[in-house]
Formats: sequence, C-alpha cells, structure tokens
Amino acid sequence: MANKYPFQDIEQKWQKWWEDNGIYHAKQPSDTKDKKFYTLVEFPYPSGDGLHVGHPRSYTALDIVSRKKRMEGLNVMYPIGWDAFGLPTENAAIKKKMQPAIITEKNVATFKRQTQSLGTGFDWSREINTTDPKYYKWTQWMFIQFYNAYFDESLQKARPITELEIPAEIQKDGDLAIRNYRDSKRIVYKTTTTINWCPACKIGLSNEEAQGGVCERCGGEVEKREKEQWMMRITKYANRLIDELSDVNYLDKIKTQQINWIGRSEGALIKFAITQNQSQDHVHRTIDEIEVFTTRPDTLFGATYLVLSPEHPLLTSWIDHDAIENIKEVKDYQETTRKKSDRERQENKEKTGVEIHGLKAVNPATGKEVPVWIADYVLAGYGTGAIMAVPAHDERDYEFAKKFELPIIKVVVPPALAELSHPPANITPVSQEDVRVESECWIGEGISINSEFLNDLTTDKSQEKIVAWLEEHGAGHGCTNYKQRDWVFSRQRYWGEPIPMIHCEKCGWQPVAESELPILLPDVENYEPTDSGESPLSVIIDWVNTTCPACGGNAKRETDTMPNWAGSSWYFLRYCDAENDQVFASPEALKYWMPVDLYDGGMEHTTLHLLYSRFWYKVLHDLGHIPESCGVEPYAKRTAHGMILGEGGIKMSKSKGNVVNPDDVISEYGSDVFRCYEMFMGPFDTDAPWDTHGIQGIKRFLDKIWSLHQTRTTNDELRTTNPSDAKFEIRNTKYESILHKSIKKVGDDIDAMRFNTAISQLMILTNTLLESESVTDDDYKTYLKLIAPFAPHIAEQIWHNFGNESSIHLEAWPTYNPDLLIEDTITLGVQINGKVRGEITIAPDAKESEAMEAAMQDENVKKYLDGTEPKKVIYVPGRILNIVI
RNA sequence: GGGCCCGUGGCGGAAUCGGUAUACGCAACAGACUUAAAAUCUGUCGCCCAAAAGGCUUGUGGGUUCAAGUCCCACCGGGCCCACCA
Repeated sequence: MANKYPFQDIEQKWQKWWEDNGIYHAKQPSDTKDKKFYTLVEFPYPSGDGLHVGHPRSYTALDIVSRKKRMEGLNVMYPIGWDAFGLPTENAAIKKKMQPAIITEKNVATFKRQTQSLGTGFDWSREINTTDPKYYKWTQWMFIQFYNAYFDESLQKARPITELEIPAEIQKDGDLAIRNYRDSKRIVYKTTTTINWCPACKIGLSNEEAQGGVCERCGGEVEKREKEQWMMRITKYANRLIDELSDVNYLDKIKTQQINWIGRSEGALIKFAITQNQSQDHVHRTIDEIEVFTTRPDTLFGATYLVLSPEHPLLTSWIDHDAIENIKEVKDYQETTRKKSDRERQENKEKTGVEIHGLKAVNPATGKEVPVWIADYVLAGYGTGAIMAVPAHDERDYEFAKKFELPIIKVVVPPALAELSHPPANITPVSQEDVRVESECWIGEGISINSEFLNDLTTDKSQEKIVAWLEEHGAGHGCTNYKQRDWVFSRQRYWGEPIPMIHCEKCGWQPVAESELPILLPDVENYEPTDSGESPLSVIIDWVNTTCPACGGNAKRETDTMPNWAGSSWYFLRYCDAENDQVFASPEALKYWMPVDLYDGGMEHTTLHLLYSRFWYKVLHDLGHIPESCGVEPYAKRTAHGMILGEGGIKMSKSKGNVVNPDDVISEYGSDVFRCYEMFMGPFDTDAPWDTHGIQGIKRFLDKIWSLHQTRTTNDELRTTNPSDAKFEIRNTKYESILHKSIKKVGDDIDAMRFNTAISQLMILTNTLLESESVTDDDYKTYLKLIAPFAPHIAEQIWHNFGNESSIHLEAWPTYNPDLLIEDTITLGVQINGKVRGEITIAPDAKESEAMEAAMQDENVKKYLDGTEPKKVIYVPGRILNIVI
C-alpha cells in the first residue's frame, strides 16, 4: 500500500540522523552572531509509570514554536533534563528494597527513550539531572550564597550578610548577640515551626504531601508537630513578586493566581492595652499590650471583643504569671486545638472559643473595655495571630458573637455627615437582613472629635483618617500583610540534596566550605523513616560527625535534605552552560541566553515552582551572580497547557484503567500522527479528552500528505523544475492563493500558539493540492516547510526524496506574497434589515454603488425590497451589505 | 465564602476587530470499488417542514446596535484554584 505513510521505516532513521548531525544543538554565544531564542518546558519527574500522554502536548507545542524560530534564523535552545529527586522514588526504594539512585537511573532511561521517540527537537547535549552531584553541587552552593545574604528593606534587594549594619545596642551585647542578629536577617534561616506529622508512617510531610489533612502515603490523619526547620525568607520578596509581574508576559490567570496566593492586603496594626482586674481594690491595671491586624481600621469603633488564636505566645506568659482566672479552661482549649487535624479544623467551621476571665482589652479609640477570647477561627500564622472582632462588619465575628451573645455595634458615618457624603456610608453589614444590630455608633465616636477630623470624614477617607489618628496617638500604624509564608526548606528525607551546613556547639551553624562541595549523599542501607522523625541520614554516624569549618572542633552535619523544589528553582540557568565546572553558568552564557523567551508548564505549578524559581532567580540576580542586563525576571513569557483527559473526559488514572501509553500510540500510528493529533485536539490551554476515533482523522491527514508526494513523484511530467518548460507555468490560481493564505495563517497561528487551527489550515491546503492538476516544485517545497514543524519526520523524508542533502528543519521559513492574499472577487452577504437574504460576488474593494447594483440583481433581494426605497444602506467593504427599509 | 474561567451540531471544536454562525476533523447515513471485509473514493449531514420557499438556532431572559456567539445587566448550569487570611 504505497499511499500509506510508512512511519515504521522512516521516523527512527531521522531521529538518529538529527542527533548525529546535531541539528538541534544550540550554539554558544562565542560561536555565533545570531539572535537567540530560549524555549523551555518543565523538565519531567522520571516516575516509575513512564511518560504520560500529557507530557508530549507541551513538548510538541514548544517544539513547533522552536522549529519555526529556527527556520526564521534564530539560534534556538530547547533543552530537557530530569527533575529526579523526590518522594515517589524514595517510597519505591523502600518498597522494592533498591537504591533510589538505581531506580532513578532506570526511570530516566525509560523517560529518555520515550521522549526521544517523540521526535521532539531537544538539545540533548545540554541534558541535566538534578540528582547528579555535578548539578547539585551548585544547588548546595546557592543555598550557601542565600545563607550568606540578607534582605535590605530600603533597597528592596538581597545583599551580602557582611554588609549588614549591626545596630550599636546589639554590638555592645557582644559576639553572641551579633551572631543572633545576623542569623535573624539571613535569607536562609533555621527556626522552629509546625510541620505535618503522620503518626502511622512516622514521617514529616510537606503541605503538598498532606493535602486535606490526610497523609499521601497511608491515607491516615495528619497531626501537627513542632520541628526545627530551614526556611527561606521568600516573604521579603512578596512585593517584588507581585510588582515585577508587570515586566513579564504571563497568562492573566497565572498572574492573578500568584497575586492571590501572595495575598497582599493593606490595613493597620492597632494596639489594645490588656488590663487586669485587681479584685482587692477594683482597679484595672495595664499588664500588657496586644497588637491586632485589620484591613478595616474604620470599624474600630464597632470592635466589641478581642480574639487571640489558641497558639498566641502571650497566653503562655499570662498563664505563667497567673493573670488568668480560668487557666484550666484555657489550657484545655489550647490542647483540643492542638490535637485537631487540619482537616477537622477545615471541615468543622462551627465556632468555638473560651473567654479569658480576669483580663480585659481597652479599645484605644473609645477607651472602653472589651472582653478577651481565644478561638481557633483566628489563625496563628496570619497577621499578629490576634484580631479585634467587629461582628457588625465581619461574618465570622458575627457568627461568633451570635453564639456567645456578644454585643454587635454597627459603625456608620455621623448623621450630620451622612447627608454630606455622597454616596453615604458604603460600609455594609455582612448580611443586611440578618444582622440584628444592637446599637450604632459613628466613625470617630469617642475620639475627641475636632472639626478638622470630621470635616473630610467621608467613607472613602475614613480609613486613612483613622490610621492617621492612630499614628498620632501612638495607638497603631498602617501596615501591609501577606498570606504567603516563608518557604519551609527542610525535609526529613533521604532522596534530596543534603543541606550543606554544619553545627558546632561553639560557633553555631556554619556553611560547608565551598571547596568541599558537593556534599555527596552517602549510601544508606535502610531508607525507612526513624522513630524520631529525623532524616535517615541522621543514623549514619560517620557521615554526621565532622569538624567545624570555623574552629576545627567536633561538629555535626545537618541531616535534613532539600525539598524537590530546590533543583527545579534554577535548572533553566544550568542549561545555558551545562558543562561548566567552574561556575553554575558563565556570565557570558547567561547574558546571551537569559531570560527564557517562552516557558510552558502546568497550572499546578503556578503558586509553587513558578513562584519559588522567580524568587530564587531574584536573589541570585541581586547578589550579582546573574548579570544585571538579564533583568529581574527569569521568564519573559509563561503559558500553561491544558490536561489530556481519558476518554469521556475523566482524568486518566491507573485505577480507572483509562491510561493511554505513548509507546502504544507511537507503535500503532507513529510520532508524527501522535504529535499532530495532540495539537489538533483543541485549544492548547484547554483540557481535552483522548479520542481513539479522532486520531484516525490525523492518520488520514498524514496518509494524504504521503500520497500527494507519491502521485507527484511518480508523475515525471510534473516533476520538472526547469522554468523554460511550459508546464512550469501551469498555475492553479486557486491553490496559489490558498497556499499564501496558509503561509500567513500557519505562521500567525504558531506565534499565537493556536496549533489546532494551524493544522486545520494545513488540511485545507493539502486537500486543495490534491485536487489541483499540478503543483510547481517551489510551491510544493513551501508546502513541505509549512508541514515540517508539525510532522518533522514525514517532511524530512519527502524533502530528501527531492534530492536534498541537508535538513528541511534548517531551511528558511517561507514568506507569503501579500498580493496573492487578496482575491479578485469575494462573496459578500446581503442583509435586509439585518437578516441575510442573498449573496453577491464582487471585488473586495468595490464601491457601495457597485455593491448595491450587484445586490439588486439578486432575485431574493429584489423580492424582499419589493421596490421599497432603502432608508439606509450600511456597507462595510469585504464584510457586509445591510439594507434597511 | 473569595478569586479565575467556560456554556456553539450526535462529539472535539472554528468564527483572531461587533459584520454570511457551525471552518477543520470525528461519528453517522447512502453510494462506488471489492467474491467479501478493511482501506480508499464520491455524496448527504444544526433544528422544524415530504421538498422548495420559509421559519428557528450559539445555556435562559432582558438591553445596546443597522448588525451580537462576540459588548452590557440579571439568572441558570459547569469547571479550576484558594479557602475561618480578619
């Protein structure tokens, strides 16, 4: 069957030829004067399951863009590697009793074979692997650079810790105080935080591994545990991570999701004095002060009680000082909260809490005393871990106040001003029908109101007026808060980069000397987690015991490892200069290649990997390890592809048995069909279900391309390339115009990543050429070049059948002749009163009178006009003729 | 509860600037070729009507406009992310 595309005989041959000839190897800046284009896909995690059909969607899409850019003369780098550290491999190692390194090697081999069989034009000479010591040496090196840096608030950038000014009052307290002060400013720091703990597996879990409060491994409930952890001060970059998004071209939904995740909100910190009821003399004495964060300082007058999170540190001090009358009740509530899993806390939103007897809080604006409560609806980790409750203006406070019968006071603008302010107060109670307001008060009520304060107290201004008043009276100040927390960077795991730190009793934490890097992961026999929740590395005594880099005394290594986000936070930099063993990448290489021009990946990485790597890049850039000229953002453009779902639109999963294996698709249809099918399924950024029938249509398309070539080459008469031959001049204007339209459309569609419509245009073109009596060699070659980015193998084969020796993928991308885009005549719809009643065929630039004349010839139009004189004629050349009667 | 997005034939989808809705493909049906099947080729294919003519049609209801799948308002339905973030 000669007119079937014989992919079995063709595809592997070209894959080998491309690699042998380095067709896709990018030139380094020293070897070229060409402009660069850097295309990046998220490097895969080589799991034991092998490649998913979702991977090729991203790879093929960016491959098409890369191939077109290459044909346009750019020096394209499209690299690939392996993000191979991580939990699934470690779990497999425990289960199979094999070394994680060996499992990784096996998985990488499978992934590499599968990826190569796709025919993607990756530059394999730059292949990297995060578990390779030559790679993670630099991950560790960067960790140390971050440790040796602090964030300068006034410059809003990282600087070497040696440049940190030590305040005089710290200096006078001596070396230890100075050391503590420095440690409190470092970008990398160690502190006690709460981690997710699975009691069944005896293992610490990351938030991602404990989603919904359930252990990813065993499905059991997850507890909280206190643990010393290494942290990254990403919160210092919160403002820049939001503001510098304006420099980049990301999908809007990606930007919004990042902004929401960081969760910046403007408000104020307000101080409430805490007074104790001295029962002997009935005098209320101030014993403490507590700060609350609010985004609505203007509702301060309606604050009828204060709520602390059960974890609030002041509670411990009050308990210790016996300031609380109902200590047992408070302690019990704290204990109950601690035992609650995240899931319980999330699912059960019924408000609970305990009033603290013996203490009151003083509202700084009104001077009135209000009760103090603890409740778990106040989160320890956000703001100050304490709130002023304004039940009339906050739903949660309202619910709580209802349950515990606390007063509800609505804040309004003073009546005298309500008339003046237009519109009047837009401060609305949470639920207007529902709120039974016990009383109202004015904004500013209780403050010694002066006329100036009142004069421009409108609703819009009330926020800033109150903040100004608070600042003036030392009762608070404006403040910005973020939902995002610092990045927990420790894992009590084996299969990750060892954290290159050493602890010395005398000198504290010391980074490993750079000359000692990489700190290799030692072999261990047992990956099972330890009872104490320490990393499996902690039991390798020989490895743990070392000497202090500072004093030479006995010291111990850090046994925690890095999270698997570490290696992926900078891999795009390594590609620029993957073989360099002096630096992670040379400044010249970085200057040339960075930033990444186009980066595609899944939406699921928007708030983790994408944010982490932007942060990581900014720190390196601030510290001068990335040339200034590269800019402050690593990725100029970021897109996100949709998922490929199983047949019927449900997610592919082993348990549902609807997983499609790329190997099977390739052996049945070949890579070109596979590629084109995934591009044709639907818009690139939308989820699409797999359809076994749909792939048939693409197979037919490729067979048509092949059969077009077969009929051409077997017909010698049409093969002439001699312009003097009369046959050369036989032109089919129909195909010519469609060919040039296709050059434009396919090119535009690739640039806009509309691959589905590009392929539909190529189908139209192929069908047209099949119907045409003859096609010139030049036009046919143009056609092949349009096909090449989508179906590289078949295009290369036919190209070589023509006697070409070099690759079609290095040919110049075709240009179109704008004159040929304009057709001599077009069909135009004719509307009567906005309804289509006929069609006319006229020149695209015909005048209105000509169009009207043509329309009058149309029987149907005539019938509808019925001799009536048009009231109005709307004629948009090339678009529409609308006659209003 | 907050944020983002989407509703077009039997199905995936197209319509890029407000200008002939349903391109391209799948499935289906009829026919050709074949001893037969597959493959291939030809034709039909939004709905109502026997057909033509005509009417209706982009989740529903309004609005703006000469003209709305596209813009505005309300509602209904679906998806994703975050979620007691003060």
